[in-house]
Amino acid sequence: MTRIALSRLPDERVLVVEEERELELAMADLPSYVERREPDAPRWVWDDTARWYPPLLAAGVRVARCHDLRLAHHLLRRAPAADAGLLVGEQSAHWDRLGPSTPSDPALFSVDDTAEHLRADLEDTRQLAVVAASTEESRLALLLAAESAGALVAAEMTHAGIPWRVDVHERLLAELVGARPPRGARPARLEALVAEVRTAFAAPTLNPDSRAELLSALRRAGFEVADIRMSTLRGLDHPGIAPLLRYRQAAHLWQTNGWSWIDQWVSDGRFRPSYQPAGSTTGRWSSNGGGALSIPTVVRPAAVADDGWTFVVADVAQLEPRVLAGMSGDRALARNARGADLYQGMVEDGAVATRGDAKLGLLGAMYGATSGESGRLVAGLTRRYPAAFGLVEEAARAGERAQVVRTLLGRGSPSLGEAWDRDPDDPPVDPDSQTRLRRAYGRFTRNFVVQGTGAEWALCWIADLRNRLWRLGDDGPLESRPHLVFFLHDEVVVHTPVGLADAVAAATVEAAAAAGGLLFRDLAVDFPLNVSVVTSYADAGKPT
DNA sequence: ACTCCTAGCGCC
DNA sequence: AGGGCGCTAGGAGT
Repeated sequence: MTRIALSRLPDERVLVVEEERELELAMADLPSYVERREPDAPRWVWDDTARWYPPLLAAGVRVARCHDLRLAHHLLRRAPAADAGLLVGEQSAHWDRLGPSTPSDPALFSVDDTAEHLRADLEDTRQLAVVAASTEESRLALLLAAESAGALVAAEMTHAGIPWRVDVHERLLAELVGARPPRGARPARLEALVAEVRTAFAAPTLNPDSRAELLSALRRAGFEVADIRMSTLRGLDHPGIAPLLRYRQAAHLWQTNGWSWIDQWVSDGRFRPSYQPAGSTTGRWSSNGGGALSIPTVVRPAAVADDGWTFVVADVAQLEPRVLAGMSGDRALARNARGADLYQGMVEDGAVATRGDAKLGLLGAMYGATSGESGRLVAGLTRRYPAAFGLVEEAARAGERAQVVRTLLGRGSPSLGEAWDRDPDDPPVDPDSQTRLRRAYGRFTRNFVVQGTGAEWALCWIADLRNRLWRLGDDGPLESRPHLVFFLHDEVVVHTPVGLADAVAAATVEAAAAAGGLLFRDLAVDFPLNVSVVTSYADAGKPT
């Protein structure tokens, strides 16, 4: 396979290295060069997809595959199956320190000038050697390819944006918090609620956003509460509580997804958040701009497909339990996972009495519940599903021994020290908190193996889906074809011309099957999807 | 003025 | 007394 490494040179020039051949280009000529080479489907090797790909997309150039050196470097340094020593070499210290670039500041790594001009070909050679020398060559290679494909998806989604109707969003805001106020003022409906709360608590200047003021107002009213969480307040019998709860809910919406959010993140009818692939240590994505991964359900009606287009929304039913079945090779759980509802499958198999018990027990096992109903169910289910429950139990034990764990494809967990990044100068912790720390790390490693492998499945899914969508479209730039506009751990949204919706829906299902086959070759586990074809994201059906 | 942290809530 | 994130305001500290 052809690999073409791109490095930035001073003066807006690019160094192109392909096997032994070197070539220099002006940055401005890069899109046409890439477009010309793309029919050979080379793997473009670059330091950071978020830096190289957006200008190509802006020029109408889409690439089939890449290798993101920054993501791969980070991954290989922690992968238990890789010898990170082989990464050491010229400029390698810079690669260690690379942080993610951001759309607002794509050219700056805030390291130094050398980091601006790292030699991609040198690092690529080292990374290839690490993978080739590892004990898990094929799994690591798959993981790196999936990670890089995810980075392409992220850049493409930011480029395309989520179709967003500002008029719909503003209508919702008007209903929920009142008309748009002048800068610095509260919307009318919120102000009215504040007045109600102040009257009820006989506190004319009470700031309901202040925890301290609220606590003392509650104390004066005779309520000794430890916190002001809505769940705590809900139980209090006082006329000020209802308006306070309404205020808190509406104010939160106004502050996080109100007009200033629209002003900052929505333009030309598109919400363009910034995604950070592998932004979380488990390999899940994060989003450091726009809060894309927590779009509140109440504003989702504003996500509306263009005229003549529609959304295909697909989410995986019970991703993590299915992943656990696959990676542990638990035949009983895999058998129960064969239908559309894994929890129901457990009920029908006689493992638990109700679907609710199945869910509570399984989630408890993956999160490390120790007490209560959930803890009790875990004990019973362990006998029924020894391989699956044994796997998470073993991961927890490893964590409690301060050992790192790994996902199916080989992503390593951060060490206890990294995960809790304690300052080495801190005084040594007493034995009790030492134990608590180990237990907490054990719960983290327990969840890491499942959440991380789930993230790997999801990466394989969107990588495969991305390619299927591309083949469905007619000639034209990315945004004139069916394309991904949103990805959220176990869910995707595709924006597509109406006429292709059925084909897109089929593609999401085929891609899910392909992902399952890639990860769990020997043990077939079903990954059924809930697929909806909807005009608005809010209308997508999402049972559990 | 600025940074950093926490509480609380949103998403999975 | 169950894991992972981001965002906001308040509050403490510099």
